[in-house]
This record gives sequence, structure tokens and C-alpha cells, in this order.
Amino acid sequence: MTPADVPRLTRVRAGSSTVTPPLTARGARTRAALVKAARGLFERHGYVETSVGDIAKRARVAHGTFYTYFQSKEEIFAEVADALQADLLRAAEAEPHLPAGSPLSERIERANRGYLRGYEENARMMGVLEQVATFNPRLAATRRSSRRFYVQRNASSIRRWQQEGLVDARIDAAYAASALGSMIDRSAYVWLVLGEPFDLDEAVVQLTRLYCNALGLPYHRDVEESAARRSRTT
Amino acid sequence: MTPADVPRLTRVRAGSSTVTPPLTARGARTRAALVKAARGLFERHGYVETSVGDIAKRARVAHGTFYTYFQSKEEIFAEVADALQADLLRAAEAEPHLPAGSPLSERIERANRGYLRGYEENARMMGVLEQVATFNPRLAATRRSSRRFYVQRNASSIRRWQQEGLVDARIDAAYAASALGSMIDRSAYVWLVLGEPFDLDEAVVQLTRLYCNALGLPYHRDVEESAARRSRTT
Amino acid sequence: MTPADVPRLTRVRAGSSTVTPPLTARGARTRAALVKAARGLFERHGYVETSVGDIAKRARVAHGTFYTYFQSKEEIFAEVADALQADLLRAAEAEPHLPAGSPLSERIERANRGYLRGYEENARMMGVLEQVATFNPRLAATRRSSRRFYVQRNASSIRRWQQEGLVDARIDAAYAASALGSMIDRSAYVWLVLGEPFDLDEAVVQLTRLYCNALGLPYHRDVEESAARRSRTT
Amino acid sequence: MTPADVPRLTRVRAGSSTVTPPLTARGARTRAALVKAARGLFERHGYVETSVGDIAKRARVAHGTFYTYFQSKEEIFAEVADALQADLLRAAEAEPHLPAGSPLSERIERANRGYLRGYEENARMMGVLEQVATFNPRLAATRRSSRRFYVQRNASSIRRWQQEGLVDARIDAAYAASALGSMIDRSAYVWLVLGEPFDLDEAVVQLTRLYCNALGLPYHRDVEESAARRSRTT
DNA sequence: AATGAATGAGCTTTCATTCAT
DNA sequence: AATGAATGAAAGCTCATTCAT
Repeated sequence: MTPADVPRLTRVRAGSSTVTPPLTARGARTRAALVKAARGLFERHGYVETSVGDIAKRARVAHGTFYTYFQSKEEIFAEVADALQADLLRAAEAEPHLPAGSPLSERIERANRGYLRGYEENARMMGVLEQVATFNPRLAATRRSSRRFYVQRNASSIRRWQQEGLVDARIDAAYAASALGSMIDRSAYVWLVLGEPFDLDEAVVQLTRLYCNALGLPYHRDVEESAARRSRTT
Repeated sequence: MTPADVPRLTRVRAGSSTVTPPLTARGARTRAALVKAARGLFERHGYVETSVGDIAKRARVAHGTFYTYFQSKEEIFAEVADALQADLLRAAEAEPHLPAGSPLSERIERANRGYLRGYEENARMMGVLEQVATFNPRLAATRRSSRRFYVQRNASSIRRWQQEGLVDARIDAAYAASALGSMIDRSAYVWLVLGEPFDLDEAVVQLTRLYCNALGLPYHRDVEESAARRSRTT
Repeated sequence: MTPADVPRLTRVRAGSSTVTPPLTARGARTRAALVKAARGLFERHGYVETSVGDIAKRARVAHGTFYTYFQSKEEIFAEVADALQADLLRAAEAEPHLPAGSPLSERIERANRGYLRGYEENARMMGVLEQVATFNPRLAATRRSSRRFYVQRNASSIRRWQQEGLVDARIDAAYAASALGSMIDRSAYVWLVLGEPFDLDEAVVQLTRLYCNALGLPYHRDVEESAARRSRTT
Repeated sequence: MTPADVPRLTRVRAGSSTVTPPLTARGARTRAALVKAARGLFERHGYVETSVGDIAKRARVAHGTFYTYFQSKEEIFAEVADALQADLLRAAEAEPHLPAGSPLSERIERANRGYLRGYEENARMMGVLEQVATFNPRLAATRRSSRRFYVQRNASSIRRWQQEGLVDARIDAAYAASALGSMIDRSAYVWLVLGEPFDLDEAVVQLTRLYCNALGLPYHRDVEESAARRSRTT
């Protein structure tokens, strides 16, 4: 999947386009400074507790300059959030590629590992994103549609596996994709935002095992182990 | 489990007790009106967008009267949140009891159904609770400890099932309890707060199936069905 | 001088008499409790920082009960202030009487000692009185007239002493009485309210010496000492 | 004494500096308007009865603008108070200088006249300063230390005069400096803030006479007069 | 492009006093 | 006499946003 396929996390109010973006080098620098400052403050203090004034001060520009580049606090947040999503995708892509013909569960494990690693690198902002989504209807809507996109993709996979006889037909693909997705991403939140203790590698294994078991897919690690045991026995 | 075992969702600031003690019938009425108004507004507009002034106006009392009963918005929220938790417990208890000796998966299903039903009755407030937990450290802490309580209880069960040979020993009970708990309660959030379409009864079945599969426990509905099919075949 | 001669420190608003004072024993007790509580709080926290609610709570009566006995915070303060003045007079009277024919400076010293002792016993409230006088015009007015009363009395004495040739005629009795009065009572404030270090007995001696010197009156302690020295010399 | 020696009347909270640094001409105008408005209101209504809202309204700026320049009412008061003290020093310096070798009492008289004149020009604010000192611990502390500074300076002078045999050794320099300082500044308060009738020139003479008499210093006016009389007699 | 001053609505909180019982 | 609930004006302060330069 290319990044272009992924719905953007945020969208500016329909009709009112972004402020005319000054395109000089200097303008680009100022804009970048604002975004960087904003991200830092959002991470440290959350969305509500960060004021436009703080952002401007931290970016060392005048308060008013902020509005040369962004229409509102919400808009700069959208920018930060989009960059965040790009980061997550990058992280997912960064996972070493698997050889063709690798077992299913290995592919699932790779995705889970990629997700947790990306989440880990951006944990603070992920927490803030979660926060803002609870009171900003626009962000909530985009996240919901982004969520749907992923869930549907996974549901399609499950359906395919069902047709191939790999997954029990009594499982409803849509519910399963949604529920297992919730399991993964809420776990990431609990561990990485709330700070509950965990070990990333172990978590990947455990989550993937549960995921595969839930669908009735063989988990390559368990299979190998069983095979190993069997051969040892013989 | 008796309610007494459950950690309260909120805790009053140590040392500074709530304002009220002496309470006439009139006072009780006013206080109740405030709580009711607060809950209504929290549900409709969320915590942040609800002001003490709104609450007072809706309860048809003077602004200052609010402070006769509560020290702050946070405090009245705590009251509403505690009532909410009581409601959830009540809902869970309300599920019809199972005959002794019922299969494990039936007990799990009953718990899941109870949880979803309670959540459904209080969905709006559950969303607000989630919201507040993202920026109120006190509430966040209490929720985290409440979460730990439930996760540990479930981890213990899983460990017992492992000793009884019902669950694969390669599953780490703590991770599994946490992840499957996340699956259930995030699903409830996605469906009931975010409003993704779903059917409660179907959801209970699907969640429980995934839950049981993940742990390798037999799901009574699938077993019955297989049995039925088998007998039909014969 | 009998207490009756002294203008009361405070006076209730003309026309609006004090609230009908309930005269039963119980009423008297409640009223006394309020006054006592008020004084305690005024001393500890000052006038502004003491609320009617605090007074009622400390007196263990309902908030509304306060208004059964006093029309306002100002009024109960007046009551406390009057009691305070009575106390000061009592303290002044309590100084051992001098034998008839005692030297003038001994009488002045006695008055100074009496004043400082009375002030010391009531230092906290004297500070509060000073505070309230700066923003309550009514209290300011009564204090000013009380001040005038004392100044005029002392000016008369000085004039008499001038007629008797004891005090230099170039001294203006009114200015002198005012300025020396200021010296005494501001010193008391500086030492006893602001807490500048001092020793009461030494202060009495030093103040009286300055007082007498200023007017050209012989100070009996210095005279005795000189006499003693002279007799020793001879 | 240079102004640098004098402790500032007020001190900003350690660590949290004032709000302003970057200041355009327009900003300077607004800030000045606020200070002027504040001073006017403090003088007319006192500190307590003046609200930030009043100040903003009188300076014809929005309420919020106040907080562009000052963090609180206390802070703008500090500004006004500091300007006041500068004014007092200026007034004291403005008194005509005395020829070298002028008698002591003439120097004392000059200081007293300078003090009263400065006080007179700023009488309303001096009253407010007195008011605020009664309930603002920070201001109270700085005033106390400023007072100590002056008292010690005067005590040193008195001690010197004692060594030179000009002042009776039985006088305790510290008590005398404190008490006579109290006499001067309380008199100024009584006359200029409370409004007791007086004539400034006469007051200076009378105060200085009492001051000199108290210490046993010759008062040049009385000496001249005596001399004059004596010569006339002869 | 940038500046920083200005705006003003909006929020929380306090408290002297009145009222109904 | 006493209660305690209710009132509502008023205060201090914040901050997203607009404006004039």
C-alpha cells in the first residue's frame, strides 16, 4: 500500500482553504519552526494546555505570525497529526521485508511489530491524538474513517482466508477485523501512552499468538516449536 | 465480586472533603438537580465544553449555589463518574445467572454481554470518562489502577486454566488478559461511543468466540453446533 | 477620666439601629460566641480575610444566625473594636497609682507604661484596627475624633505647664501634643504590630525621657541619678 | 545618599519577571496610561476598592490588555509605589542645600521640611501605601526593611553626637532614632493623610524643636532668638 | 512576512446578604 | 432564635483571534 492510499488523518474545513502559504525560503523556515514548536508542546502539555502564544514564543516568532501560516490552533494540530501518520507508515515500511512465501502469521507478526514500533517512537503524540479525538468532531471523523479503511482491508483478508478454508466460517470477518484491530491498538495505547509495563518483543509475540489463535491460523512460532519437539521425540 | 472490592473511579482530594454534610430535603433536591444537569451536559457536550455556569443554569439555580455543593467542576464530575460505575456494576449483575456447572465460555459470554449492555446504557458518559481520563491525571490514575485490578483478576483465571491444561502454556497470562481486555473495552468504545454500526447480540457472540479461540478454550456455541451437525449427519 | 468620657471607637450607621438584640440567656451566649469567634479570626487573618461564614462556623452557629445579631461584618467589627478600647482603658487604670505629689515625669511615664502594656496585650487586634481604619471611613472618622480628644487633653496639660513656666512658651502645645502622641502610638505599632525587637521597660524609659526632654520637663530618673552622683561626689 | 542605596519599596516575585520587555511606542503609551489610571484610582478609592477592570476602563483599553503589561493588580501597584518613592527622594533632594558648616539643627530641619513636602505632594498615595502595607506581607516586609535602613542611619548619627558630647549618653540611640522617626512620619500621616489641620512651615519648626530638645541639641532658631533677645536686652 | 498590541468573551470562584422554614 | 439554602454581583485572569503598522 502506498501512503497515497491512506486517508489523511485530518482535513481542513471544507471551503476555507489553508492560509496562503508564504513560499519563500524564509517563510518555509518559519512555518517549520512553528510546526516543530507545536509538536514539542503538544507532546509535553497536551492540546488543551498548549496555547498559540506558547507555540509562537517557542518558535521565536511574534504571536501574530502564527496566523500567517495557520488559521487556528486546530489547523496546526492537523498538520502535526498528518506528519505523525506519515511517520507511522514509514515505521511500518521500515520493518525488514519478508521473503516471498513466508507464512501468514509471519506477515501478521511483522505488521504488529511495525505498528508497535511506530507507536513507540511517537507515543506522546499518539496520546495527544487520542485526547483531541475525544472533543474535536472533525478529527474524530477522520480518525473514524481511517479506522474503517484499515478494518475493511483486514476484513477482506479474513474473508479471503475463509474462502481458502484457513479461517472458520462462523467468524464474522467484519467483527473480527474490528475487534482484533481494537485489541492491537488499545494495547499499544495502554502500554505506550498509559505506561503500563511491557516488553515490546514479547508483546509482539503474544499479540500475534492471540490474533492467530482467534482466527484459527497457525502461528509459525508455535508450529516450529511443535515440529522441533516432534523431531526431537522421534 | 461485591462492589466494595472495586476501586472507586474517582477519589476526592485528600484532606479537603466535599462541601456538603448538613443536608435538608431541599438541599438534597438541589444537589440532585445539579448532578442531573451536570450529567446531561457532560453527555451532550463533553467535559471541556461544559461550564459550571451551564450546569447551574440548567439546574435552575444561581451560579453561586453550585459551590454550596461542589468545590469545582472536577468534583461534580467525580460524583457523576462514581454513579456511572455503580450503574455498570448493576448492569453486570443484572445478567441472568447461569446454572452451576455451565461451561467456561458461557460464563465468559455472560460477562461480555453484561459489559456491553452496561456500556450501552451509559455510552455517552463512557465517552466523556474516556475524554477526561486523557487530561485529568487523577482520574487517569484511578482508571489505570481499576484497569489493573480487572486485568490481574483475569490473568489469575487464565493461569488457573493453564494449570488445568485448558489453556496453552505458551500464552503469557498477563499479556493475554491485558490484550483481550483491551479488545473488549475498545470494541465497546468503537461501537457505542464512536457509533460504528453493530448488533449487540452478534457482537457478544463474535467477541466471545475470538476470546475463546485466542485462549484455545472451546466455545459452547460452536461445540453445540458441531455436535448438532454431527448428530444430524449420522 | 472615666470610660464614659471617651468617645466610642465605632458608631453604627445613623438611623439604622442595631438589630433587635435577643435577650434570652441563650441569645446572649450565641452573641458572645460570635464576638469571640470574630475577634479570634480578625486577629489571625485580618478583617478582609475573615468572612462572615468563617465567623459563624467558628462560633458553631448557622451562617444566617449571624444576621440575627449583627447587621453586617462591619457591625461586629465595631463591637470587637469597642471591647478592645475598653480593654486598653482597663489596662491603663491597672497601672499602680502614684502617691499624690509625684513628679510630673513619673505621671507621664506611668501613662506611657500603661499604654504600651495595654497595646501589648491586644497587639494583634491593634494591627487589625489600623488596617480597617485605612479603608473604612466610618471607623477612620471615629478614630480621628478619639485621637483629637486625647491630643486636646494633652495640649491642655502642656498649656498649663507653660503657664506654670515648666514648658518653653515657644513650643506650640497643639503641635507638641499631636507629635508626641504620634511618637508614642506609632512606636507601639512598630514594636508590637510590626514586631521590631524592643524591651518594654526600656522602651518606657526611653520614650518618657524623649518626651520630657522635648518639652523641657525634668525626667525624674535623670534627676535622681544626677542628684545621686552629686551626693556621691560631695 | 544616592537612590541606589535605598531599598526599593517593592520587589517582584523572584523568578517570574514582569511581562513587558519588547515595547513599541504604542505599547509604552498604553502601559503609561494604565499606570496613570491605576495611580488615579488608587488615590481616589484605595487599593482594595480598585479593580483591574476599573483600571482598564479608565485607561480606555480592553480588560485583557491590562494583562499584556502586568500580571496582577499587585504588580501594577508595585510600579506605582516605586515611582512614588522616587518622587519622595526627588523632593528631599529639591530642598535648597545648606552652606557647609551649618548648625546641626538646621540640617535636621531641612530633612524634616523635605520629608513633609515630599509627603504632601504624594499624600493620597502615601495613605494607600500605608493601607496596602497592612495586608500585603511582601510590601510590609520591604517597608520594614526600608524603615530599618533609615532608623539605623539616624541611630549612627545620634551615636556620633553622643561621642562628641552633644547628646546625653543616657539616651539609647536605637530607641531614639526609632521613636523620633515614628514621630515624624506618623505626624505626616496624621496631617496629610488623615487631614488634621496644620501649617507646613510651622509644623517643620515645631517638629524640629521637639526633635532637638529631645536629644538635647540646640535648636538654631531658639538660639538666635535668645541671642537676639539678649542683645536687645543689653 | 512579520510584528506585537489589542480585543473581549468567557471562565472559575468568593461572599455578604436575604429568604423560607 | 435558629437554620442553612439560595442569591447574584463582582472579581481576577486566560487566550484565540484580529488589527494596525
